[in-house]
This record gives sequence, structure tokens and C-alpha cells, in this order.
Amino acid sequence: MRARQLEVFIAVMRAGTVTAAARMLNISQPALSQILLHTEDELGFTLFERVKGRLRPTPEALEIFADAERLSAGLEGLRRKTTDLRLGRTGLVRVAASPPPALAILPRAFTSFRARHPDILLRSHMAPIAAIVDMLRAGDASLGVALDDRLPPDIEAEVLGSVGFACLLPIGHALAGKTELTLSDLAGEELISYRGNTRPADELAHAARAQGVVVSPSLEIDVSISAVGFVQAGLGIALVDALLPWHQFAGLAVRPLANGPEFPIALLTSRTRALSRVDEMMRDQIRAACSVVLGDDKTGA
Amino acid sequence: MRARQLEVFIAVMRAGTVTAAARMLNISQPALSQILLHTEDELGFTLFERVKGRLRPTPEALEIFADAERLSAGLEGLRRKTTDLRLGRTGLVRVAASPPPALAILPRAFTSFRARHPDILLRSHMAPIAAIVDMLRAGDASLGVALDDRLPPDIEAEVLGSVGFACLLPIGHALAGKTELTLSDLAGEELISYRGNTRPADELAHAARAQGVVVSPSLEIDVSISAVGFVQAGLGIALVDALLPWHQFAGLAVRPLANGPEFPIALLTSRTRALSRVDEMMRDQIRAACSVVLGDDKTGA
DNA sequence: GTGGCAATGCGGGCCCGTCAGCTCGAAGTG
DNA sequence: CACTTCGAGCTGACGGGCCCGCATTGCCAC
Repeated sequence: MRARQLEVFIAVMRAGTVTAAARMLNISQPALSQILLHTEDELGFTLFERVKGRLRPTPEALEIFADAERLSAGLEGLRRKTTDLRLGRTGLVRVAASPPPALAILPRAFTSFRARHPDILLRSHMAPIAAIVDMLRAGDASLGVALDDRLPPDIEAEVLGSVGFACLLPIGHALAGKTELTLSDLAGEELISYRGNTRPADELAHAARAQGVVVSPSLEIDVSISAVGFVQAGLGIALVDALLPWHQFAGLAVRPLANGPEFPIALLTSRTRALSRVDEMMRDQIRAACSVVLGDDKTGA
Repeated sequence: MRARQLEVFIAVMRAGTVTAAARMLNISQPALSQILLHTEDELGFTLFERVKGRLRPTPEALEIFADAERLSAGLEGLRRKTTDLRLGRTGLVRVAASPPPALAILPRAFTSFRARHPDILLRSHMAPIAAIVDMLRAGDASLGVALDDRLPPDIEAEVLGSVGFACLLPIGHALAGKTELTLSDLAGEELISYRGNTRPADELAHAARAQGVVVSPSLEIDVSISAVGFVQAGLGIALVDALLPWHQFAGLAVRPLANGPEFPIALLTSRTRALSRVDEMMRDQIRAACSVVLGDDKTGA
């Protein structure tokens, strides 16, 4: 029994006549009549008794009607579900990001995504990069955003752009008079930056060596945002990524670091897991949001 | 999503490869590949990601897989149900009959029916004819067998044959010496027969009048089988239908009544209700059983 | 006769199937 | 290292069957 035959059968049962059923299904009466006859032929027994030019359901028809209706409703439900999937009206998007992109890029990406797909559940995970990789591998997140593009081979990293370093100064610090700082400006200052043996720390040391200066933090952090409190407390100048929206925090001044290294902004996905439609839509929004944020950075802040 | 597409999708999900799925469905690999591609085209999103010549289900495919399997199983169940209906392997047949056919015809009909369709539930109702008509109208029975063909217009009566009267004599009665009796033989005997204002009583009286004798029962019954006890007790000679297998009862002799009226044996159905396949099969068996019983009656007893 | 209903005949389009042939990647072999 | 082989899936051509609309007929009731 084909799905179409199910629909026709149900329509005739509900409408009572072939003509009315044909109207319900928006097809011609002969077409429906043919399908009905063919169905009965295939089944091997009659579904309706023709009496005086009218139809009367046989006991067999009544017997299978309930099942037919249930199945047809199920098919219709599946059809709706698939159109929802096509249009991206259902599902859950989980994005794992390290704090800077989570605070700088995801809000914008989520906003535009939500405007386009209001019914999709969104979940944001702020995590260090090792945790992001684990989540991508386990399927706990399908998209990741981090400030690193050197990743295991089973993780695909698409570089969306790059962002430099920023210096966080306590309010009133002498160096706040300059619009941008260089590494040599920081000589003799108490520095707060990433702990050793991490990529940003290495790159910073490399750049400093190239410029003939020495940069050695006296206070090490692992996540840039934790520098906020230390700078506010006057413990020193922080050398951190310029992505995080530092201006939102009171009590510190932000100055870009000239000639410093760059962080790559990478969009991470698992190579062993395919993206769902909604994941792809979110990926597009993250790309767009990133370019907007970077553009704003260049012109505005 | 067509039913075929559902099957193909499930087969590919289960088999893992297109070729294996095609083997499962006994079709060629290109055919299945086409259906799968067409399905994805119709859905608007891909179900499998092609990587290195292999297929990997997308999140959407995993999402709808459970529903698809459930629906497909439902369709398969309906398919089995319809073949059961066609072959008459399912259902319930309810037959209402008055006592003589219920004891003489139905056992044979049920036996041959059961031999052909062992899985069908059978139900026999022994009831007076008024109750039979009510049951047919209400759908509590779909077939009826009675010794009357004059019935309301909404009941169809198909006459399967006819049966005459029999005389039930107490063992040792003088008339037992004759192989058959006539109405005039019964003059002066105590008679047991149907109550007045019923069809057999009227016909009996009519036949007696035609033969110039008077038949007036001194003991009235409504159902012929109830005469057994009265005859065994020596209360008189019973004039009843010859259909009921009277020889099964001890303590009475049976002699046919010559030149008596005939009972029509009628197979009853409701004109407003259609017969199911199994009902029709049972109807055929009742017809056959009736002709066998009547033929045996002519030759054997 | 007229109107409503179901069935039939005819023609066209789409789906589905087989068959033959193709590309691509992995694995084996000299 | 180049070649072959094999298995995976895709493409194109062709045919049959299902589904559809249009025109028409048969049947019944009013």
C-alpha cells in the first residue's frame, strides 16, 4: 500500500463520496477513482461496496481505517519535521568558544541568528581551547571559536581573521597619554600576560626578541579576562588579546599594541562529524559577526 | 517523502553503504542511489555526507531516523494486516442460527471453515429468529441461518434448500413400525408441536386441512429441540423439523412425515451491512455444509 | 429530462527500475 | 614507483508503471 493510496483511502472514508474526496485532495474525480480501484486490486479485497452509485465501506475498510489514519498522520508529521529541518526551524546549536570570542563575537552572531531563526535553541559554552576540542570530538558542540589555528588533525580550523594585542592600563597611568604603545614602551613596567609555554606567550617573547627588548611578565594568567581585576587593582599592565571588549570594564584604559604578534581567530569544527543545517547557518553568522567585529575594530575602537 | 524513499533511507542507515542497502532491498545499486539522491533533493537537505566514496549520515538523518523506522514498521504492519485480510487469516466470524441449523449445519460448516482458516475466531449464537434479525441489524452477527424465508425487507434471505417435518415417537410406540408416517396416521395421538400463530404451525394446519384431517397439538413448544424431553417422557408424538439430528438423542424414534410442509433453510444477511471476506468464506462453507446435510438426509437417514 | 455520482478511455508526465559505463580512492604487486 | 585490481558511488539511456487531467459513458433519483 503506497502512501498515496493511504491518503486516498482516508479521504474517501472521511468524505463519503469519491467526488468529495477528490475535492479534498485537489485532484480530479477520475484520478482518485482510479487510485481507489487500483488499491483494491492490489489489496485483493474491496474497500467499498458500490451500491446505487454510492460507496459503502466494507468491514475490512473499517478494520484498517484506524491504522491507516494513524500512519498517515505520522507521515504528515514527518513531512512537517523535514520541512522544519530544511528551513532550520528546529534543533539546537551548541557553540564552544574561548572567552574573547565568546564575549566579542558570539553575542553578535547569536543576535543575527536569532533574528533569522527564532525557534532554534542556542547554547554557548565558554571554555579553554583544550575543552573546546574535546567537546567538538564528543559532539557536545558542533562549532568552536578560538584564538588559535594550530590544532589536532581531526579538528578543522578556518581562520576568520586575526586580532592583535592590547595593553590594559590602570586609570591614570602615564602611558595612557599615548594612543598606541610599543613593546619598548613597556620596559620597566610590571607586566601581566599569558603563562609560559603557551602560544601567545611564545609569540610575544619572539616579537620582543626581534625588537631587541625583553618581555617577562611578573604575573601570569591563562585566560585574558582574568587580567581585568589585576589591572584594576594596579598590579601592572596587561598584555592580552585585543578582541575582548575591554572598554566594557570600568577602571582601565585600553591601548593597542603596535607591531605586536597577531592572534588568529579560528572557527573550529570536527572533521569526523558533519554539520547540520542549523550548524551551517550559525557558522555563516559567526563568520559575518567576526568580520563585522574586526571591521569595527579597525575603524571605531 | 514517499514510502519507498522511507525504506531506502532506512536501508542505507542500517546497511551503511548504498550497495549493501541495495542488496537488502533486492534492487540495483544505481536505482537505490537515484532514489536516495532524489529524496535528498526533495527534502532540501542532504541525508548523507559523501566522503572518500563513503556515506556518513548527517545530523538531520539521525534526527529523523527514529521516526522513519517507526513509520516504516507501521506500514509493514499494515501491509501484513491487509494480506491477512485478503487471505482470511484474521478476524472474527459471528453466526446466529436457530437451533436446528445450529446443531445440524453449523458444526459441519465450522469444521471445514476451521480447516481452511485455522486462525479465525468463530462464534456461534443459538437464538430464535427474532433475535437473529436483531443481531444482524446491530452487527452483532453478520450471518444468520433460520428455517424461515419470510423476513423484513432489510434482511436478505437466500434459500439454501428445504427440509420437511419429522415425527418423534417414544421408544416402543406402535407407529414406530412404519418407515414413514402421514398426518392421518397421527389422528387420535397426543401431539407436541409449534405454538399457534407461528409459521410452521400455520403451514402444518394448512396441510392437514388439505388432507382432510385435523392436527391440534396438546402441548405447544416454541423451539423444536425442547420437544425431546417431552417425547422421552411419553407425553406424546412431536411434529417438528426434520433437520435437527434427532437420532443423537436416546429414547426416541424418528420417522419422516410424508406429504407434510417444508421448512425453507434460509441464509440471512443484513442488506445494510456488507460482508467481510471471512464472512463470505463462512457463507460459502454454510452453503456447502447445507447441501451436504440435505444430501445425506436424502440418501442416509 | 436533468443533475449528481462513479467508472472508463486516452494521452502525457513523473517515478522507479535495469543495464552499461564512468570516476575516485584504497590496497595489492612487480 | 607505476600499474592493476577492486569496491565504493554517480551518470546516462531506456522502458514500464503509476498518477494525473480531460472527455465521455452508465446508473440512479428527483
